[in-house]
Amino acid sequence: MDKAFSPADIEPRIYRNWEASGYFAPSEHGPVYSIVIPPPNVTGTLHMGHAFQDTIMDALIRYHRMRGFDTLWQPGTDHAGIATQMVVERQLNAEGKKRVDIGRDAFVARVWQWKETSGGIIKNQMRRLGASVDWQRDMFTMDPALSQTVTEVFVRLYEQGLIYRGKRLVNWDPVLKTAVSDLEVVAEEESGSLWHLRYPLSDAEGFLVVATTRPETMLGDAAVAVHPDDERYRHLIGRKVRLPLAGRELPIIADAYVDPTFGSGCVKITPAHDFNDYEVGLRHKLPLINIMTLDASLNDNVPIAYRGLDRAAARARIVADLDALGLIERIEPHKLTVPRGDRSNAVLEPLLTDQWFVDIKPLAAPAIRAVEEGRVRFVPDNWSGVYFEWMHKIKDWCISRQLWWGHRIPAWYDPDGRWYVARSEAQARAVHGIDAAIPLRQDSDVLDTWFSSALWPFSTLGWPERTRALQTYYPTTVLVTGFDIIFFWVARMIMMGLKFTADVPFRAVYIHGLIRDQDGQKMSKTKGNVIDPLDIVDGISLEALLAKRTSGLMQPQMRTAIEKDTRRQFPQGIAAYGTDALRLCFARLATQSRDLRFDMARVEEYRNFCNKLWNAARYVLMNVEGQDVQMQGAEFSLADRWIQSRLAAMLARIESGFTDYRLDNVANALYEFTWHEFCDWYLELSKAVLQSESATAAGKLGARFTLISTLEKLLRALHPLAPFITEEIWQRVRLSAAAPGETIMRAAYPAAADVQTDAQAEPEMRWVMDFILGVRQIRGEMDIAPSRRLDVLLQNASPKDIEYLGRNLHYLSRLAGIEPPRVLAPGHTAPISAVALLGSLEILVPMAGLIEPTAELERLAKRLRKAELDLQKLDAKLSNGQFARNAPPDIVFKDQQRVAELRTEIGQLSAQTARVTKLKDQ
RNA sequence: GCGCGCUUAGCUCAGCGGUAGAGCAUCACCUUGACAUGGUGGGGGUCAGUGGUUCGAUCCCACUAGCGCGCACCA
Repeated sequence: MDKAFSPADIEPRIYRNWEASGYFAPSEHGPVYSIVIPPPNVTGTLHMGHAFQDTIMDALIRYHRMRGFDTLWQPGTDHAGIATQMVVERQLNAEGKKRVDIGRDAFVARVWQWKETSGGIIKNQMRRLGASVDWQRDMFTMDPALSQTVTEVFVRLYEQGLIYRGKRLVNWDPVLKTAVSDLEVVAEEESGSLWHLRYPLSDAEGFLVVATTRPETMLGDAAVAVHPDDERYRHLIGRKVRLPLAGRELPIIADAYVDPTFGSGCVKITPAHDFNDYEVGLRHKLPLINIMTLDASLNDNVPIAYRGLDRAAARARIVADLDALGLIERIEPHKLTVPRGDRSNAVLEPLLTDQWFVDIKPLAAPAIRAVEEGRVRFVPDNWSGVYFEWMHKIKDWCISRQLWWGHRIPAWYDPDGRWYVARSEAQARAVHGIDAAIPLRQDSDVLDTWFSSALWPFSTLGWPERTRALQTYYPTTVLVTGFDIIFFWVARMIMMGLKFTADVPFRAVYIHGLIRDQDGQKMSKTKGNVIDPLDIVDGISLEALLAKRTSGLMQPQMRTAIEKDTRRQFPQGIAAYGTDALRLCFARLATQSRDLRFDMARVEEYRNFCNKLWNAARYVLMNVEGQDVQMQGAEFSLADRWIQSRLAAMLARIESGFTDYRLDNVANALYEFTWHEFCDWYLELSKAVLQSESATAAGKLGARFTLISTLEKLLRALHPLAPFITEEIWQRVRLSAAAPGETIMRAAYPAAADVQTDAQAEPEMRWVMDFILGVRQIRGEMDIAPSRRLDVLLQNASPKDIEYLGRNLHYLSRLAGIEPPRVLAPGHTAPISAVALLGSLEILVPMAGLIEPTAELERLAKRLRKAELDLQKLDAKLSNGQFARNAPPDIVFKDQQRVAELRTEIGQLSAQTARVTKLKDQ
């Protein structure tokens, strides 16, 4: 084995072998454990969030696979309607072409082509990350089978009256020229103005003042509303005002929606361009006057002077004209929330259009119940609150999009505009008896991408067919996703799953946090702070990283800042850390926090960890290779029994970590055991046996057996988080360890219950360790060279101390660097020494020629201060009668014991201080 | 406005009724035969603030402050 671990040489080779060997496929026996992947955008690339999420899922899958579950990790990609269409459209624009120029069919063909060329990128990234998905079952949301499922669901919902079509006010994106759902609207506070306009009364002198943030919509006004109880205006209700510029008459109506304390207490009502006004309009049967075109210019429903102006120009013109007529009372600065499209960032326009909707309430009710009854469990649980809040006030879902890329809506129109929803044109004709001579035209809209996503857990498993996969792996065990798509995706999957399979789509939803950069910023292309996970795996130079981050910027002015930041954060670029280090780092990051700060120092920490493991394996192999290592005839030492016991403790921690979806705890348990127990202690202790002339062959065999078997179990325990290095080492140790099987992937996960905990070894080992630590502390603080062997005296030794000492001299000698200690008889005066306390035992290191009395006095004073402080606190506690009366007896007992210990310690330290002081004064 | 988080060592974060933890950073020593991507030892915290519950609060409750997020918004 090389002296240092180098991941680049082994990872791709190992993955190819796994995949070729078919290890990722479900075993088809044992209890079921299944996960469907949240499908990434087929034409996208994996970002840190994906890599994080994939690590979690892969760890869960590998763990359960090793524990004998029939595991399916269902992979796939999403067609991502708007996002993908925008990408291809931009490509076209770069060639000087436009979507409309080449036409729908050519455009869609082009998107498919782009999907073919770029679709492989993400899958290769997943392979590099070690994702053990069942590639044989790879799916795409627009595969023929899945598209058919989408149609089937649409038709069934329509037939049951749960999908309807109608002219409604929707959020319209005038740049993308499509409707979007409420969820795709981001509301941001911006500075604007509040215009106070004068609307003259029709039948009298004077006017009403209305305030508006959008004066251009006045041409679509249908009324002016006041509060029914507003004394100022009560007499005007039912009368009329004349709409300036247009000249129409508007009724003055009363509606409780109006807040009499805001502005003048009069509101212009524009039902076709405002959601609240739309509701008011419905209540008062007001006309819907649509004044805008699909690109948000004024249409022919406005006076000729304003036609064709876009909304900004129209606003300027209307304000100027009103001003000229003296109809502007005042303009004041005003903060308002502006709705923008989450993709285009364009200001959205509430616009009356024909759209398809899902009547969502009937679907929401059972979905709410499923979570209430615990059939779907959110982890952490507080996210169920977020879910309920949204579900209880859910509004109908606008599912039609005026795009070209996506699932076409299965509705056909006859020349009279009647529509027929069916699985195909032929079925539409057959069912509705439409003659072949009558032309039918399919609806040109496509469905919201999230419509097909909502079906993902069952569409990928073959629904509506009752396939074996569907019957076996549905409901899936757990959904792993981020909180940002609870509404978009999680809720809708629950609704659709319950509707079409009569069961929940998953039993648990594990909601993880969002990966942010080291400054806590959300990672985005615009900010130029994204990191490609593979650049951490393979490394990247500063130049290449800069080029990546600054190419194709939407906002070129950001370039300088991005460059500066990148140079600051990664002055040397990024080193190649390997997949395992990255994955371990992700696991450790997976706390329940909602914001997870990614820090390269953490990856480095785990790169070092991998190297540590690698070298531990080298040491183990060095000692077992060429040896006949078996349990028979072996004699197990204290250290051997102790490390087994610690292994059992670690495995128990891991088991609860997986049960609780706390991979951070899993990672920590593995790290602490591997580094601080196996390497720091056990390997060193084993040297005391293996490198000793006097150790017995049986003892050496025990150490060798323990080394190899512990390492082998540790590798299996680590495998779900660090698949590559564990496989690589495992292949090298499996023969010596007599491990069955040909891959660690399919080896059994070590169970805590199968490893011996040892109630005797633990305290004795604790004594050995504390002894060693005591001597080392004196060494460290007194600057005694490690090479200098020490003579040590023991005072006040109990029979137990003597017993332990007798059994463990070899450990003490090796790890503390001492000669066999001399046990002083009671009352025997010791030479002046530095002291370490182990319970009541005093470990004495004679100072002569080694230790400065002043230094030792400082050391003693420090210990004494600490002990006295602790004692003081405990004394106060124990002398409080309430404590003794109310606290549980075991706590009181523990504290009393501690007090006794502290008293002894203080006595010893004081006596020692006196002795050293005396020496110093001589 | 309603709701939800967060505030613990210089940094990033665990912990959560009974003596404050990790990694990194820092200081000192160490080219020891697995590993300098290392070893050994040390220093470093009134657990945001105030009040309450309790024998006991970093942990539970209330309020306050700061930061962040979600939802809904008065034209």
